[in-house]
Amino acid sequence: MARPREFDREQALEGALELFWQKGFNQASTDELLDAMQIRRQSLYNAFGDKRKLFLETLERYCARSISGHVSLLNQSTSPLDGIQDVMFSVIREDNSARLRGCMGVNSVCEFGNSDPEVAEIRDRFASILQIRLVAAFRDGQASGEVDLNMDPNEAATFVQMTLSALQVGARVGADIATLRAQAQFAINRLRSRL
Amino acid sequence: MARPREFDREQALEGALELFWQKGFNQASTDELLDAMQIRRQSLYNAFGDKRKLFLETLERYCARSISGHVSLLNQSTSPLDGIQDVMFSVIREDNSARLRGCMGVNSVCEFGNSDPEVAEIRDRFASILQIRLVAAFRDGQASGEVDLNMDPNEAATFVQMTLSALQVGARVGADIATLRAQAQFAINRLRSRL
DNA sequence: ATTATTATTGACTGATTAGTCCAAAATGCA
DNA sequence: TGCATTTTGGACTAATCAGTCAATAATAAT
Repeated sequence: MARPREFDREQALEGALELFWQKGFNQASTDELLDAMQIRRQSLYNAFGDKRKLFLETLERYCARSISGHVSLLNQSTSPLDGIQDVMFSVIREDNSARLRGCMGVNSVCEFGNSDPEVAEIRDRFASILQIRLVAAFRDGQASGEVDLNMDPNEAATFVQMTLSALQVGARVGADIATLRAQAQFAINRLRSRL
Repeated sequence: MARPREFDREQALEGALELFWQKGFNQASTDELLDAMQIRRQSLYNAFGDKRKLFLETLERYCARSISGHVSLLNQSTSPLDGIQDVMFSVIREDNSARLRGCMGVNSVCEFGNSDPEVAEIRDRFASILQIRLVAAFRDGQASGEVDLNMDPNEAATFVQMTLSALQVGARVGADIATLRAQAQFAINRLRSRL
């Protein structure tokens, strides 16, 4: 009954995600967004509301994809610590420009701090999901003897999340793959039982 | 021979530093800077060149102060690992709003990525100074038996720097003091020799 | 006191910003 | 074939941005 949309909403969203990831919210202008999304101005406002809503939608998308990737690596792994290592290695992207984008979540946190409640809500929600899965991994690791029994699974899980964010900051700074992998390995070795 | 400046340059710089720290470079407008610095527009351009030069000067100031604080804590400490723990605890500020600012260096890295060579230069320069001092601390720790001999001092030093940046990201996200301290303690315990 | 030099002040500028308006185009249903 | 409805495209707007200008004020050396 009405004219159909000419562009692919998902595809346009991907373009916006990439730009926001590279440049952050404020530094990505609507003109640049239109170019990255390959649509015209009014289409953006029709389909996504405004710049802020578009950003929140891309951030949600980024976090969902990222966390589900981590969870499935943990699920596929042969052992809990191997799974955590797989996750750490997975955020160290081979492609230079991809690696230099860092993590959209960490970048957003640094840009907005705690001041934006909706950004904070998205971040917290996905961090919780990963936390729960990591705690389970450490319990499994303790059951199999891979992890010391006196290590608190919750603290260890938080440690992994902090290591991940640190790796992403390092990547954004321009640290090379070898250095980042060595760091990930070092962190994993700190978690391994030394019986 | 000429009219003397009415404002205190250092004091104005401190005002700018605080604003840039809270809001980042792009999100801090010149109007807000003038307000934070308690000077008028032309005085800013006379005394500091332009917004970018002002930012670089505040970043340099921030890094210098931060790193020299860390180094002096390491120098004062009773043992290397205690010194590193002091440094970690020192970045977990008691004051809520101070803690939520995170680290100006980490925030800048996330805002600019690796794209700005001058920002990158400042960051790298101060990171190197801290790295050297941390490597020395780990060698001392190995000499005294506090740290395992099979731990690479350079990797361990990088691990400490990554932990520091992760703590600052956590602080900016809004993590409470207790959680951050527990994380710092957890990281320190991973470094402690278990003979 | 005169003069050279710098600081201060507030108005100004051109560029860029996010977001709006409206006419034209494209569709499915009647 | 119209008609109702939505998308599209491009021009437009009001606000904000960093930075400049020019007139005035304040100082130290002469």
